[in-house]
Amino acid sequence: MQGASRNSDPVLCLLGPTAAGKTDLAFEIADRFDAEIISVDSALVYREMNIGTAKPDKQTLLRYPHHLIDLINPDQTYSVAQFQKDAVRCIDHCRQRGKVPIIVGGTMMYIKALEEGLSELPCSDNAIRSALQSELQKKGIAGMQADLEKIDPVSARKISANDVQRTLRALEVWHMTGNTLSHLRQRQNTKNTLRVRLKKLAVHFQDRATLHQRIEKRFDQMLDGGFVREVERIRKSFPSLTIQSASMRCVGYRQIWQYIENNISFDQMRLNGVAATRQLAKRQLTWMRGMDSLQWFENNARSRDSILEIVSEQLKTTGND
RNA sequence: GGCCAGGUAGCUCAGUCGGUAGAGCAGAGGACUGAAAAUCCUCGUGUCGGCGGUUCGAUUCCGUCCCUGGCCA
Repeated sequence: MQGASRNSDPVLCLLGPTAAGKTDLAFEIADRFDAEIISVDSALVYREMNIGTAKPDKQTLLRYPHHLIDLINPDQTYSVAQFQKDAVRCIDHCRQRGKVPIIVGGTMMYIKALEEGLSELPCSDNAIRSALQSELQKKGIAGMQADLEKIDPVSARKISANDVQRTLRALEVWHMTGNTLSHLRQRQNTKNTLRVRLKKLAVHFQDRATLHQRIEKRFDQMLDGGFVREVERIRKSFPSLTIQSASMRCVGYRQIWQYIENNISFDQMRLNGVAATRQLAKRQLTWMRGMDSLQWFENNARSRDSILEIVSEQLKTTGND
């Protein structure tokens, strides 16, 4: 189970903002080497969410085996911790079968967890979460922050006064363990051993306008390809979904949900969807700039060659066991 | 052609009883430990349509011209 953490060979890892061309590059690598793709993407884990997540089609998936996609239904939830376990298991499994694992994706917090490990914290609990939600309705965020201030002043100070998600999470941890979030995180040696060394390569476009154009074009292609129908189908198949569900908060899905409910026009939905995708790309780039030893490549033919060369070198020296 | 309503930030608009202006969205930068495609923080000088007039001072009042929308011919 912990093979990947014991194994010191770094795992190839291809990062980039959405629409930067990670997937195509991964296929080129997979063509040249006996590689399998491990997806690092919090949206690709959902079944039925294909068009809006730019999931490769069935034929492509047959040709290039992908891991960690289509894991759960849209009315279920995934998590960093689950990803971390799944990814480590996948890497080991690939190597055992003599395949080269390539980690490809854009969910940067998952990458961070994979490299640095996670503190030992409880996973979320639906009952506690909904109890906190109804408390929030009564007290407001200020009231919840005040509660947290009494329980865990360190976390309360760190978490912004308007950050409902983090405030409730800190309270949830306390309710579940009797320990504060800040204490559990500070404790020495509490980070789990599931750590993986990564050889991180990044694809991007220097010129933000180019990325923006690609994002807009791709969103239109998704709409032409039946994105709205996909969301309608999902709403029918999973009646318990709301716009608050984790899956329906994904870029594009949320905007189409609003459009279907007649809250916004088609044009407004399109504009909002494109903007949400741009904002996602921006946040991804912020993560990437802060990463250690990340090698950046402009997405063009020449750097594709250098990436293939780097991959080749990497596999030679590590022996790919 | 006449009448009316408008022309203020990239967009939608607020406002200034005359002292050169501010929200939302967009955009940029940042944070990030079990929802992360989430959640949150910071960032606003723009000939206030053009030209004149009144005034110490006009984006604001007046005149005129241009543009947009509506109604009437």
